Amino acid sequence: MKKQNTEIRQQQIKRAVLEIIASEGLAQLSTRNLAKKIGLSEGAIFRHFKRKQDIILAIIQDIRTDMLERMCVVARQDAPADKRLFKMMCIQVKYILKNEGINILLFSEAAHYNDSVLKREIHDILSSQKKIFKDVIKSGISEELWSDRINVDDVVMLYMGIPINLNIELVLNRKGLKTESFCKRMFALFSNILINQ
Amino acid sequence: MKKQNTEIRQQQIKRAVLEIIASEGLAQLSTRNLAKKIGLSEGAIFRHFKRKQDIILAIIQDIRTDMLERMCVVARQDAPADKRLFKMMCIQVKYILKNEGINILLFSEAAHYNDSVLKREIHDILSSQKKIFKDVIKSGISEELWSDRINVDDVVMLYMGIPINLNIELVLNRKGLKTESFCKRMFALFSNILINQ
DNA sequence: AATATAAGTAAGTGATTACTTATGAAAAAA
DNA sequence: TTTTTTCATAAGTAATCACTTACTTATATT
Repeated sequence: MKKQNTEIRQQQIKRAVLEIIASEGLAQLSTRNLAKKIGLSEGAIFRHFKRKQDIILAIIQDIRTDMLERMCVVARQDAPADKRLFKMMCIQVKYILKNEGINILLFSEAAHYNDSVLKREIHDILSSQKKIFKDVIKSGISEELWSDRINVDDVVMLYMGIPINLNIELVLNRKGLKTESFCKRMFALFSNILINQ
Repeated sequence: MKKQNTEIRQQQIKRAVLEIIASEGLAQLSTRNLAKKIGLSEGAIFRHFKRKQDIILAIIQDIRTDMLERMCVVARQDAPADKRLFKMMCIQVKYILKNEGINILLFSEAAHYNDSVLKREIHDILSSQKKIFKDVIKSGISEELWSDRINVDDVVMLYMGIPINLNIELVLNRKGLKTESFCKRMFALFSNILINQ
């Protein structure tokens, strides 16, 4: 195998991890299987990541930059809150569908190993999402788009069920999910709640 | 170890499994650790369950009888739909809190081993829950308690996020959950949705 | 009391796990 | 060109996994 520097190898390893999880399941994510997938020796993996868990943590960091930060950018845009909320929902739903429930699988990994570091990371991501949505909803209330009688915390909790539900149904091999209309339907439903509270 | 018949041992084994999952995590659920917890030899486990997976499947069956069937009984009671809905939510939330997110942990097990039988079982339980709620909401619409403009499927999906969220937050060691008021708050929020759609 | 059966154990099985060590070779720096 | 550093590998490591085997013992039935 031709030599490559650590950065390139780290990218390859992370990509291979996601492929294995999506196609074979978490239990098949052994360092042996991982090395085989890339075409490297098993030992080489440990040159680029000190521990197997560090690969998972690096992937979680990628979720932060690929999904959370993009949602954050939209949340700060100069546009009406309802437009921003819709865009944020789209980013999240598209990311989940593109990555086939990868974040809930990472949750499963955290639950499986009862790993407090991993649990904390997942918890932080969920909290960040909540905070972003909370701010946009508050902003929509000041813009007088939505009722000022709504309990923002309750509504955000209700909202969070949508992506989590989607993740779980993807993992459980749900058929017949109309991906195209999903975002619009959920946004319409959620708008009603925000207006009519 | 004194001899006991299979029924008693099966109960002991199932209880020990739940204790290990709750206190040590799924990864510590080895047949060795399980036997040690009960005070039996490892081989004795396999006299009472053919495979380790069969223990998990038996526990899922218990979830059905302990939670789903009780919800079903309430759903069929002769009472206004809103009263029934509230009682069902309470049964579910109490069960989740009492069993510390056990069903989402079983979901994690299914996801981890990519086990189609287990996945199917979890999916069936979620589907059954949805069906029960759907019927009660429809009943509430005929009783003219709630708006007939609501899309029942969407609302049920939104509802399902509540228990799933609760499960996940329990696994991720959320602090400061006001368990007492949780049910009432969520029911109030959900009632508004059903009335104002 | 003799016998059959169910429930128990100790000590394995091979497979797999994450990770290490010793060694060598390619690439980069001197 | 020589030296140094980085990356790769083959071949380990001890630990753990679900599960089995061979055998023993308690209990229920005849």
